[in-house]
Amino acid sequence: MVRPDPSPNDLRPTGASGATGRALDEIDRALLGHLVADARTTNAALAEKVGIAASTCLARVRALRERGVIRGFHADVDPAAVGLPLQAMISVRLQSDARDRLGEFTALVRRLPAVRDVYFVAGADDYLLHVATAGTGALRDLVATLNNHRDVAGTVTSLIFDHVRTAHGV
Amino acid sequence: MVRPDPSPNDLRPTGASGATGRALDEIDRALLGHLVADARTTNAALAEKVGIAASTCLARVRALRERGVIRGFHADVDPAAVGLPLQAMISVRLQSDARDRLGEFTALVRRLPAVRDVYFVAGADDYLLHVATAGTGALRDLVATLNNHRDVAGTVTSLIFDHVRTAHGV
DNA sequence: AATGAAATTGGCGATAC
DNA sequence: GTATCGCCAATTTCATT
Repeated sequence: MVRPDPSPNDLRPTGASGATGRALDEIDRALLGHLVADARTTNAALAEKVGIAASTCLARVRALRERGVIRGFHADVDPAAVGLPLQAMISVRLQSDARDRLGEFTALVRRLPAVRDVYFVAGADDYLLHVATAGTGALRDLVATLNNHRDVAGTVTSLIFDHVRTAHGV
Repeated sequence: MVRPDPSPNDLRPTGASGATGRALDEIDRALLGHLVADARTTNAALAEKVGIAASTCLARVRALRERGVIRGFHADVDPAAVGLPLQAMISVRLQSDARDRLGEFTALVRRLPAVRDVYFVAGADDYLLHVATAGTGALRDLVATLNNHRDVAGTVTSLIFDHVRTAHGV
């Protein structure tokens, strides 16, 4: 099957060790662990936590960014606190003749503000969309928008009672 | 400029959320948008982008954190780059008599290092687990672990070809 | 609550070990 | 790779409005 969005963030082929280019040593993994837990840790504090010099720490973190190991730093905002208390997972099955227009549908869902995660999956469904909406009305409109798309064969919506992102370790 | 990522199909309400404390004004939403896009934006740059003084900006961001609107700042690490190239979504259905032990199962899956997201859902399934593993062997072991749990009635695993987290706006 | 000025701290290049 | 120095920029406190 064709990939919907060839980008620098694509999954990469890896060996048994799973490294991209050079392997990560224990210090790199410690740095990643601390930055996953708190992206705003200062360089000085980070260096002390992992036991290296500040200048070395800065160089390592920059290298991890340039190698694509660290893709970015993001604030985690509570959807309910910004007026989007109703979350759902929408599984989307495409028409069988739409498999050569995957990029089009991907571009569409990425532009929908309610969509937080797009999982392109193998199996009975083609996409799983994690969405956050203002309420049942907004969710219904969103589902209708998806179902009205010419490439969509069907959707199944499951409400999300709770969502935990486990940021433990790397 | 005010909104970092304006979108036409906005499903959100313009006003309050009512869920957590006071409502957010446009400046707060602009701050959140910029911090979601880049959590390491400096306070000085952030203040300039939204058109307020640096000290005011600092106070607002701190307030957003204390009110729980901002839950944290996290580095986004490429799973494939740290040796976990195989991602999957595992839907889990619990035994019907396990509904009073939900906390126990939740605690279990939160401790599994492969698990990145736990979605507790309504519908045919009870949980959706987004996992990242080293390979087919590790994934098989993980699924076996889940299936062997006394509260698990069954699982369905779908491989994830690609995952995009759309960090646009709040 | 928002601001500007002042004091503290950290980022980061250059140099040397 | 690490340690020291030094400059500049950023964070943060505080008095004022």
